[in-house]
Amino acid sequence: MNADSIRGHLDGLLLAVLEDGPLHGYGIIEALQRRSGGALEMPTGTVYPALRRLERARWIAGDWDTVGGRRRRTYTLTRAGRRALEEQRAEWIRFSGVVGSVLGGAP
Amino acid sequence: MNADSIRGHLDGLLLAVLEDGPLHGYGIIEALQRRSGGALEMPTGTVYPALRRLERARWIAGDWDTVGGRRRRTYTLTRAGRRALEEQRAEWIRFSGVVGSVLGGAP
DNA sequence: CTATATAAGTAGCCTGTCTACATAACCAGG
DNA sequence: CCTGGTTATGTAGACAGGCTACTTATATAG
Repeated sequence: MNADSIRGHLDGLLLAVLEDGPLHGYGIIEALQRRSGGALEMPTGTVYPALRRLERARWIAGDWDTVGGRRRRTYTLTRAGRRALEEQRAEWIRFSGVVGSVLGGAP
Repeated sequence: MNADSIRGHLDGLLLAVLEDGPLHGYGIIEALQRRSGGALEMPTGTVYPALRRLERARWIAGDWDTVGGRRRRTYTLTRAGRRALEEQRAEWIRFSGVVGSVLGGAP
């Protein structure tokens, strides 16, 4: 999975894993990996800045808590984030339809 | 169609329209628009540099000719380009499968 | 002659992703 | 005890591709 291909689609993926319930950054990375069957191994340098971006956009809300002596920032999907996720899904349907049809191969 | 979403997928689209036969830049832009039902309106500042990139990669070969007094650079898919296109198609299948499954919404 | 269509191109910006690193606490094995 | 692995968060800087906004040129329609 090359780096550029994910570009512009990461936000939707992050929102999607948070739909199942609040999760912290590290957990999100693991969830992405699990849900993609190992295909998605997002580096922390990609995910953490992206989460802050989503937080700034008010699509997710972050809270610090401590579990077993370790600090975690747990993110929760906001109402706006839920709406954004739906929009991302719709956008993905459009996008994949267009690319799929132009790329063709299978008619 | 946002700007980033296309990123990393443009090469495949360009190669795909050239699969039907040689075409020049302007014609490629029109073909993309036609084949996407109007969804893809690629600016020249995106397409022309991309074509030169593909040419440098030897995936397409460009030739100047003149039609009706206007100079055109007509691009033809090379053998390597054909292989690259197949790879792009396979990559797209993988990528869209992963994103689709993680993004979910529809199980 | 003016506007539109055809045709190709460039300079410079923007921004999201990656690499590589730093930090820190916990735990298991030797 | 201390080494290495896991959990956990983060940053700085590089990179690259697509975009905006332009330029140039010819043909054709009005």
